[in-house]
Amino acid sequence: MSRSHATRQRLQRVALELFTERGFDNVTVEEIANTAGVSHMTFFRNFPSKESVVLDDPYDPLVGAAVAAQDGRSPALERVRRGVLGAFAQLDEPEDEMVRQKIRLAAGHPGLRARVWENNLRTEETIVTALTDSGTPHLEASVAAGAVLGALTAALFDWATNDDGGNLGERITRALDLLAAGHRLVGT
Amino acid sequence: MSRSHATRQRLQRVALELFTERGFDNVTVEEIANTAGVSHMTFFRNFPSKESVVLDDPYDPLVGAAVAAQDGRSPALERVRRGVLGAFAQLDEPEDEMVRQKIRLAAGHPGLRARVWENNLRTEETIVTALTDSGTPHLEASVAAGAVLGALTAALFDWATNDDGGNLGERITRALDLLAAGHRLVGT
DNA sequence: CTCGGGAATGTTAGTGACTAACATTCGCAG
DNA sequence: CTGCGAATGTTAGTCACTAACATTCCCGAG
Repeated sequence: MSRSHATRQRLQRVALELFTERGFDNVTVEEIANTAGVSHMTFFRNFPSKESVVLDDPYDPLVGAAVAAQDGRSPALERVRRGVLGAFAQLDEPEDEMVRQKIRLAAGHPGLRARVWENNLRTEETIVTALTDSGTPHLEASVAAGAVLGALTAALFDWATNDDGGNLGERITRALDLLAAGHRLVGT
Repeated sequence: MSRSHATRQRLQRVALELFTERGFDNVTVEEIANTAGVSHMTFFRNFPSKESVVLDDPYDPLVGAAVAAQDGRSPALERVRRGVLGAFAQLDEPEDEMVRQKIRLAAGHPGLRARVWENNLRTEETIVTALTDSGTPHLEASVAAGAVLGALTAALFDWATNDDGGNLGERITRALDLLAAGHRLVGT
C-alpha cells in the first residue's frame, strides 16, 4: 500500500508538471508513465483515466454530508448554500498550490472543464438525496443543488482565470453571497 | 450541401436509434456509419465526435442573445433568469421527441452527462459577456450564469428521468421560478 | 537467511475513437 | 458530354484504455 501510494503521488506530480509545461493534449500517458519510471498499465491502475489525474477531488463528497447536517426548516436553496460554505470553511488549505494548478488546467481545457461535472454529479446526487429525505420535492432539490454547484464551479473557474491573489475560501464565500443577494432585489 | 444534409440527418437518426436500443457504449462509429450506408470518415465529417451526435444543441446560443436583450437595470441573476425563460418561450416544439430522446440518453450516461457542460460553456460565456458589457462585475456575472444554467440543466435531467407527461417549457418555467423564490425566504 | 505468498508492476496484444493524405465518385453547370 | 468541385471512400496511422498473463518486489514465518 505504501509503495503504491508513493507511485501514485509521483505519477500525479509528473503528470501535472508535463500538462502545465506542454498542454494536456500534447502529453501521452506513455510519457507520464515513463517519466515516472513505470509502465502505462501502472498509470491506469492508479487513475481510471488520463483526465482523472487533473480532476479527482476528494473534497466534493464532504459537501453532501454538510448539506444533510443543515437545519431542515430553512429553504432548500439556503440549506445547500450554507452546507457548501460550511464544508469549505472546515478545510485547511494543505496542497493549495496543487489545487490551484489543477483548477487552472481544468479551466483552460474545454474537455477537462466539461468533465469537472462528473465530480459535481456525485455531489449533486448526495445533496438531492439529503434534501428529498427531509421532504423537499425532487425538482426543487435538483434546482437548488444545480444552482449552487453551478455558481460554485463558475466561481472556481473565475478564481483560476483571474487570480487576484485572494484565497479560495474567500472567493467561494463571496460567490455564494452574491447568489443569495441576487434575488433579494427581485421586483426592483 | 443537400446530399450532405440528408446524410447527416440519416446518421443522426440511425445513431440515436442504436444508442437507445443497445446503449451508447455498445455501438461503434463503424456500425453507425455502415447502417447509414457510409464510411466512418463521413460520420466524422458530419459530427466532430461520437458524443456530439447526442449533445449538439442548436438552441443554446439563442439564450446568450436573449440575456443580452434584457433590461440592464435588473439584478444580474434576474436578467439571466428572464433571458433563459424568454429564449425557451419563443421556441416552438418541433422535434420534441428527438430532444426528449437526446436528453434521456445524456441523462443516463455519466460521460455524456458530463459533456453536456461543453455546450453550456459556450452559452455561459455569451451570458457573462453580455452582463459584463453592461457593467456587471465578472464574478457576479459568472455566478449568475453558472447558477441559472446549473438549475436549468438539473431541471432538464429531472424532466428526462421523472417524466410526468408535462411539457418541457413548463418544467423549465417551474424550475426557474423555484430558483427565484428560493431566496425570498432568506432569514426565515 | 530463505522461502512463500500476495501485492505491485510489466508485457503483449488487442479494441475503438479519431485524424491525415490521398484516391474516387457524384451531381450539376457549361 | 465534360469537366470541376463537393461529398465520400481507402488506408494507415496515433493514442486512450483494457484483459490476460508473466514477472518482480516486499515482508513475515520458519
